[in-house]
Amino acid sequence: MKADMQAMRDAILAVVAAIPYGTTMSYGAVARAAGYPRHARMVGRVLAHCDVDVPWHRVVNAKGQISPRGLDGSDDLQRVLLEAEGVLFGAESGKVQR
DNA sequence: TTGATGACAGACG
DNA sequence: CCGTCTGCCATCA
Repeated sequence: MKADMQAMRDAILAVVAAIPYGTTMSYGAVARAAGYPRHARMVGRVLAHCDVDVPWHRVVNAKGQISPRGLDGSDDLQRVLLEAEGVLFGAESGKVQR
């Protein structure tokens, strides 16, 4: 049933797009807010699909850090974008100050 | 259809 | 506090 998947993807995008400026949210939190407390990984899959209409850089893992996806530059870019929005990172740990 | 994989989370040691 | 294992679930080969 791809229609269900579409609804899930739309819900996730809606939640991520609803994240306030200067705020970060974990995958589990986004998945839960979207109505899928077990689809934390699906959140990453949707964001990894290169959604430019969504502040994907505000989404981090449960550790409060940026998830290394293998593509260098993207993770670094995310940190820069968050810092530009007022999100402070631990210089040593790289964790967001939530 | 089965098996393996993954922008994760939570539990365990 | 940190590293490792397991569980969840959709997507890919």
